[in-house]
Amino acid sequence: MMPAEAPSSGEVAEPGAPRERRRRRGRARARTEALLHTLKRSRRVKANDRERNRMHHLNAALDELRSVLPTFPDDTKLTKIETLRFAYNYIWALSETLRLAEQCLPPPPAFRGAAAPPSPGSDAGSWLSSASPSAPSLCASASGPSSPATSEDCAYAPADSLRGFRGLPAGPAAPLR
DNA sequence: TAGGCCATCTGGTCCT
DNA sequence: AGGACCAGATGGCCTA
Repeated sequence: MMPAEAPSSGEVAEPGAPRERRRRRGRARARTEALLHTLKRSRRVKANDRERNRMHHLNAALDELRSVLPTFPDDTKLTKIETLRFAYNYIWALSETLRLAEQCLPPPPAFRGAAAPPSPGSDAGSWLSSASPSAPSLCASASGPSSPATSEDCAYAPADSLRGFRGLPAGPAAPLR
């Protein structure tokens, strides 16, 4: 390897100015490249910083999600993928619970076409509390004659479905360490 | 020691 | 142009 600026023996002796110009051009290019390199480098470092931050936020959100998921024992730390799958199943189980509850409990008076409007001050949305003592019969009819559901059955059904959701294939069947 | 999980870096792509 | 998002690569830590 020959140094780029080494005078070759065959080179005709040029006047000093062009050679000096070339040398200066080379140095300028090197400076530009170095500048570009540091610029790129600083951009990369900034991008890395942002990326790290982004992942930290993502992990924080994942931690929040973990904190609302029931695990046993309580201090069980789910992995990321487990957390997502568990959350999916948990939501599914809760939806199922709601569905069962709606089947068992009477619809709110407004939906039954009841003449009496919600009394002033009462929460129109809290139709659960407005269930009359006759609710069990409605509940039974909702479940069909073959399954004589009682109000007690209704109360247990959601819990059962919640109990079962952990066993779903995608969910963590057992707490992992 | 192999395998799983994780954090970080990196370059590419898309969006504002 | 710069930031957000994404996926692949890499190396460290932990556990069976």
